[in-house]
Amino acid sequence: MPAPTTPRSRAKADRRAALLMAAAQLFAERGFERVSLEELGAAVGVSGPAVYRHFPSKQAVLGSLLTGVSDGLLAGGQAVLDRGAAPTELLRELVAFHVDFALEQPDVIRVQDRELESLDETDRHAVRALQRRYVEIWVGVLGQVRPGESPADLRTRAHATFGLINSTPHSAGRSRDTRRILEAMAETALLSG
Amino acid sequence: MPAPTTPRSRAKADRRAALLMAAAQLFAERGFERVSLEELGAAVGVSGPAVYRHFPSKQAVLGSLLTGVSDGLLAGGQAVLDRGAAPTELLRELVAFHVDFALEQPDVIRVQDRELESLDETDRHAVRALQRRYVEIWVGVLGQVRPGESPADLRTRAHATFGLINSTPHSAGRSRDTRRILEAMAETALLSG
DNA sequence: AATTCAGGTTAGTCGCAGTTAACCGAGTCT
DNA sequence: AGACTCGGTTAACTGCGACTAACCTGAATT
Repeated sequence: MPAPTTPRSRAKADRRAALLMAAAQLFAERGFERVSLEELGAAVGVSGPAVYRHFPSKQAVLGSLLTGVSDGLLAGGQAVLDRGAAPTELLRELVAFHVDFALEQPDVIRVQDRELESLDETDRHAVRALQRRYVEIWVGVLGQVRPGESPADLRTRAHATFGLINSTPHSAGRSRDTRRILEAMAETALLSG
Repeated sequence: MPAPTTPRSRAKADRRAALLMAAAQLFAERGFERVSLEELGAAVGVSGPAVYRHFPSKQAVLGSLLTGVSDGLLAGGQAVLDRGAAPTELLRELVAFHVDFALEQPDVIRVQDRELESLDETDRHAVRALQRRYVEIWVGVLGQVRPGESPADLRTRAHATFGLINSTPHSAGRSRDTRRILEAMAETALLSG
């Protein structure tokens, strides 16, 4: 049965989701290594080794969290592409999407570019592959807007823009027009020079 | 005697410096928690608890490293200010300085914005204070260039620019004109909107 | 109604890494 | 020359935290 939706499995899915959310917050606040499974369990009202009923290891929690994020980013980027606007407009939409993502899930973003090497080999490769594809979406669109520039330079530009937008966890959204400011900065930076 | 410079103390200073350099690299590569004192010692040809002859604890190594960085940034920013150019030119110089710093010491930069919460309370406050003063230098100059904008927005702008420039550890300097690109992006982003 | 199963619990186990102890040999100082 | 200091070594000690074992209970299934 593909979707039994028995109350039991529903409860399980909920708990798993709750664990992932709690993990995102805890890992963002204190870092992967400084969060014990006991704490993670406690954060969802369950204590200690119960986490093993949902994940095979502590690293697997992080792995699931990060592949989820990278997947979400890639899917969002692809969705923007699929709307098929003109290059300059596409770029604007990519920026808007990424800014939304960063503002709505700052802790997840923070964990993503901080704990990549806490993953085991397999998960790290998976996440890197997803990230690479996401970057390539940006590079593709950027390349149409800046035809002369080398792929390496375009990639540098994309990464720099991610750094710019992902700075929100650091500044912690003190100003309410953060969205507008980041979008404006990102767009002009991408078109500069 | 303020500067004995006996061969003994010279050797000690050298070793300490070597430890800090090794720590920067190791912590950047694998994160503070995943580096053992044994490894840190081994990296400078000394093994294990010898580190305690130079630092009172593992955290103290990180503390010394990060206060050093923050200090260096602040000093550099202040030096730029002291040259007393016009606001727009000052901003350009701040950007150039920060880009230089990030390109020359990418691992140190990486450790700085990743391991802040691995510090003990005291060091964390010290580093935060230094960082705040550095940000305020930027905000001051930015405020002259963008007179209408609120301090909170200016701060957001400064942090976003740091994120942009500090992205170099991520993209790992693949393209040779990284410096030029980052400077152009940072300058236009700061002036956008 | 009886049986199974799955998610939880609590009580170990185990290894690791930070820190301490005890000792040593070579520069340093008087 | 002789005492002292200091940076280093190796051998414990220790606590913590990931994981495992054994058991319990109540929903799902037949």
